[in-house]
Amino acid sequence: MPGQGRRMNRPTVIDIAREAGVSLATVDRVLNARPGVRAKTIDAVHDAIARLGYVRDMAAANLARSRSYRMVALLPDSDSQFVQTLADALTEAAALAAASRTQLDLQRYPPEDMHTLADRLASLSPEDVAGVALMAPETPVIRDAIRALKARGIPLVALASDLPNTDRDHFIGTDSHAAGRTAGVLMGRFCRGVTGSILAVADSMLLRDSIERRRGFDEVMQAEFPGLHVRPTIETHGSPDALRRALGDCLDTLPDVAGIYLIGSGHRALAALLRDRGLLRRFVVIGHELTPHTRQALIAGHLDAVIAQNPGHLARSTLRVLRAKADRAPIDEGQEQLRIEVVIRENLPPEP
Amino acid sequence: MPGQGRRMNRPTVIDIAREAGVSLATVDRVLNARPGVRAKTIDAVHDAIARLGYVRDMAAANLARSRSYRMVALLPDSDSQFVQTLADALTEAAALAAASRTQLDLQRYPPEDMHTLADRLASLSPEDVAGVALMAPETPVIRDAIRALKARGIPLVALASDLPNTDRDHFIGTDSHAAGRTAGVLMGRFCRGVTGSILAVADSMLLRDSIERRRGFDEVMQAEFPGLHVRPTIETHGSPDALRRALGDCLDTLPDVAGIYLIGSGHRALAALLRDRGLLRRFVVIGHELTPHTRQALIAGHLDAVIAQNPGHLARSTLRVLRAKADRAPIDEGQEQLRIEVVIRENLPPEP
DNA sequence: AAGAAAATGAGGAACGTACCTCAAAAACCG
DNA sequence: CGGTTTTTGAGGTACGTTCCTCATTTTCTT
Repeated sequence: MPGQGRRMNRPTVIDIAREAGVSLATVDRVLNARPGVRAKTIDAVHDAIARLGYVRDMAAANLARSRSYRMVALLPDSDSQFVQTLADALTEAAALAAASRTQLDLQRYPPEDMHTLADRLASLSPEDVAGVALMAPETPVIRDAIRALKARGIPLVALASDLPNTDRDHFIGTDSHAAGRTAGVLMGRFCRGVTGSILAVADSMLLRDSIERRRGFDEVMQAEFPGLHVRPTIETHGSPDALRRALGDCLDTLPDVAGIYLIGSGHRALAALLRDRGLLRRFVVIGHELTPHTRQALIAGHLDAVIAQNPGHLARSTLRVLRAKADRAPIDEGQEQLRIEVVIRENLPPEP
Repeated sequence: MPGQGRRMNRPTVIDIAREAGVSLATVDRVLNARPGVRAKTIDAVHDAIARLGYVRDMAAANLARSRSYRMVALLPDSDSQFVQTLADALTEAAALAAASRTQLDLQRYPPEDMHTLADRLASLSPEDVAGVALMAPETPVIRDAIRALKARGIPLVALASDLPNTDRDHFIGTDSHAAGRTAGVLMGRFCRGVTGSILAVADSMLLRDSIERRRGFDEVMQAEFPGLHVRPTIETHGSPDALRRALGDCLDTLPDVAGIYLIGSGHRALAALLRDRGLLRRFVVIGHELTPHTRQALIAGHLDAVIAQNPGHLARSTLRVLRAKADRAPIDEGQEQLRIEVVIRENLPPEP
C-alpha cells in the first residue's frame, strides 16, 4: 500500500486536557475564547499547550465548524490586459481552493466610480463574507469604506496596488519602486555605450504605482546612466490615440531617442505606432506585466524586457492570506513574498 | 463573529450516492480507486459527480485518513552553497508541511559515491516512505536503483537536476537549456557595442546541467551576438585553485575579455581572483543560483546578474508533488512550473 | 441451472475539533 | 454558615470522509 506513512502522533485537545489536569470542555472553552473560565485555569491550559507544542488542526476545526469561506475580490472593470489576466488567475486559484471550503466571488466595478465601489464595500456583511481582496486607488471615499469594513471585522487585503494609509491587513503585490528601479537598470544596461533620450509613457501620473515606478526608474538612471536622459512622462489616460499623438510628436522632435519605458499599459498602441513608422526594434523597449500582448511582443522582439509579478502567485497568495486572516492564523511571510520578475524572450514561461 | 461564511451546502458523498443510485460504499470505492467495481458503475458515479459538481473536501479526507507522509530527500553532501540553500528551503518547507501531516527526512550522501546512494535508495521500503526527492547525476547505478524503487511503488521526483532516462514521476527544477539561453541574452545585451571574448567556467562538463546551460548560452551568442566569442569551457572540478590558475592564464593571454559566464559554482574564487588583480567590475559577470555569496556579489556590483530558480518554490513544489503522487492525486502543473528567474541587484528578494 | 466469483449494500468506528446541555463542584458573599 | 454565583466536568452529536467487516445480490462460468 504505497503512499502511506507512519502515524505522527501530534498532540490533540485530549492530551492538553490530561496535561493541564482539566476536562476537555475547559480546554475547548479556552481554545475558543469562550467565557466562564478562571484566569488561573486559562493559564494552566496555555502552559500545557506550550509544553506539548500543540498546534490546532485547522482542517478538523473547520470541518467541525462546518464553516465555509466566501471571499470577495473587487477588480476594476477596465479593459487592461493585466486586470483580465489577474481575474483569470483568481478564477483558476478559486477552483482549486474550493477543495478547502473557500469560494471566491469575483466582482468588477466601474473603474472611475469610487462611490459605486464604496457602496459595494458597505454592503458586505461579516455574516456572509469572510474576507475581501481589493484592487483600487486610494481615495478618501475608499479609505472611509475600508475603515467601516474593518470596523465590521471583515479582513481586507490590497491587491496589486497597495493602500498603505488604510487599515488593510496585507498588501499582495510587488514593490513598485523597486520594480521601477529594475526597469531602469535593464534600460541603462541594454543601452550600454549609447547617449540619448528615454521616453516614459504612463496611463496617469495620479496612480500611486505609476508614480513609484517612475521614481525608481529615475533614481537609477540619474545615478548610474548619466548618458541617458529621461523625458517627462507622457500621460495617455488609457487612450491609444493620445499615446499615438503624444509619442509621435516626441519621435518627430527628438532625434536621439534610445529607449521607451512603458510604465503602464499601451503596448498595443505603441507597437502599432512603431510599426507604422518602421521603427520596430529600433529602440530598447521595456514594460510592465506579462499579458498576452506583452508575451507576443517579447517573442516578436518588439519588446526587450517585461517587469512582472506572477498573477498565479498573486491569486494563490490572496486566497491563502485571506483564509489565514479569517482563521486568525499566522501568515508564512516567505511564501507570500511576491517577486519582481524579469521576463525576456528566453525565460518566458510556457503559455497557461 | 467575524471570518465566518454562510454554509455552502456543497454536495457530499451521500448526495453522489443518491444521484448515482448506488450505495455510499460504492461511491467510496470509486472515489478512492479501490477495486471491485464494474466499469459501468464507475462511470455512473463519475457522471453523478460531474452533474453535481462535487469537489472532495480534502480537509475531511485527510482527517479521516489520519495518514502521515514521510518523505525522504537525498541531496549530495557537497559544500556547494546552492545545495545548502536548497537544504534550508526544504527544512523550512517541511516545518510548514507538518501542519498537513507531511514530514521530510532530509539526508545527504557522499557526492562522488553513487554506490552508497544506490544502497540508501535500496533500503527504502514503501511501508515507511511515501515518496523520495533525489538530486543526483544520472549514472547507470542510479538508474537501476530508481527502477527498483519504482518497482516497489515508491514515487520519486528528480530535484534541481533532471533524470530524464529514468522512471522518475516528475522533474522539479528549471530547464537548463533555457536558463543558459537567458544567461546568453543578458551577457550579449549587457555587452552591447563591445567586441571581444567571453570566458565560460564550469565545475565539470560531465554534468547534464552544465552541458545544457552551455549549449543554450552558445546558441544565443552565435545567433545574436556575433561580435562576442565564447571560449572553450574552463573546468574547475570544484577546486578554487584550478579556477584561479586556469582563469588567470586566460586573463593573461586574452586582451579582449568582455565577460565571464559562471556556469556552475566558483563565485568566491572568481571574486578573489578579480579582486587580487584589480579587475572587479571590469567585465560583465553572469552566474547561476542565488546564494549568500551571489547575493553579496550582486549587491557589491561584482556580479551583474544571476539566473536562478527559487529554492523556496522548489522545496514547496517538491513536497506538494510528492504528496500528490502519494495520494495518486493530479498535479497543478501551473503551480509546479518553476520559473527561470533573472535576479539583479534591484530585484533581489529580501533576505530570508 | 448450479456453483463460483465478482460486485454491491448496510452499517459502524474513527479522525480532531466545535458546540451544546445538564449536573456537580468550587468559590464567593453577606 | 447557608445560599448564590461561577467554574468545571461529563457526555453527547456533528462535520465529511476513510476504511473496515459481513451479508446480500448480481454476474459469469461450465
